[in-house]
Amino acid sequence: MKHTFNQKPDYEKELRNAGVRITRPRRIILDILTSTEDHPDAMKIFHRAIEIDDSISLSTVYRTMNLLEEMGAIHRHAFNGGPSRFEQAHGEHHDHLIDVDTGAVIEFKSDKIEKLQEEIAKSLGYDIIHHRLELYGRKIDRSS
Amino acid sequence: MKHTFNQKPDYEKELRNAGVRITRPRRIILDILTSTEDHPDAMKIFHRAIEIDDSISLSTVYRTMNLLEEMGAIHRHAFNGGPSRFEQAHGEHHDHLIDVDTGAVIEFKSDKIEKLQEEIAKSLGYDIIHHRLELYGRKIDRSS
DNA sequence: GACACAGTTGCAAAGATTCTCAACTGGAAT
DNA sequence: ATTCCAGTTGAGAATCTTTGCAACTGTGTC
Repeated sequence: MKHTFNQKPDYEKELRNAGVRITRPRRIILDILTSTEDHPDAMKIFHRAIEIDDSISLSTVYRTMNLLEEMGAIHRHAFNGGPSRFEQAHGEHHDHLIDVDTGAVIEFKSDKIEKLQEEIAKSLGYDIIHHRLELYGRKIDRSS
Repeated sequence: MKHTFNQKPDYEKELRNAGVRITRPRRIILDILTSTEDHPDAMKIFHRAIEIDDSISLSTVYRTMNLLEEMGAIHRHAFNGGPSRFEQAHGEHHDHLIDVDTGAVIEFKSDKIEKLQEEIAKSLGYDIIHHRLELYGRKIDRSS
């Protein structure tokens, strides 16, 4: 169970396969997510969305983010109490190393860890649906 | 891999060492956390707290939970949009396997994974301060 | 294309969490 | 024990997120 390419994913297809309707608001929100480089929060996404269709509601933004998160299509980050910020999950699954000083997010992936996780889950009698691994670290400073 | 066991940690000592004041509200909240078996949310903790001292405010509960979480003394779980629920981290660090159907939380620990994480962080130029590993799984059903 | 129905939406209201700030307090220094 | 001050608190406002519900709309079926 792993995806191995790093192209712009076809979210609409994924959504259909998951038995989820492709609605106008969802299409717009997906466009915003796939065409942005930053990590916007719900309000930011909402503002960008109403420029395209001003009938979209903030609730729908939140609902869509939850939906996409459950599907594994996006990741949610919550820094020091602020609102959640989102980023699209690239085709490939990856974990995160968060710089505790700057909030910077570094993505990484380890097949070894993935494999270990599955072994552990199995030994506890479970199949893994998805997982979240976040390392919080501080840059090694060799100068001081 | 091994399971952790319960042991009542000396939180006050840990707090002092971290340069944090031991206040009356904090002592009460810590008592509640160390003497409970369930995973209460902030409101539940608040209600238990005001039975002991009705001047404690909900803000303080939230602030204390954030403080303890940063210190690694408790863990926060957020199930399907509901309020965050907390549990004390036992003396030993452990990770979590969450049953997506029941919300049950199973604790486990793997030295192998811990070690791998450190290697990865180091190779990215970071020291790990703490981390969070959550597996979301479904019970393997052998009857069907 | 029209129909039906379950999934989805927008809105408003409720719920959860953080923030602001003046008042208060733990604990270090005296 | 008293003083002092940065850290902490309570109260309520502000912010963020979810929810209930009636209206609306994709999508499968004819």
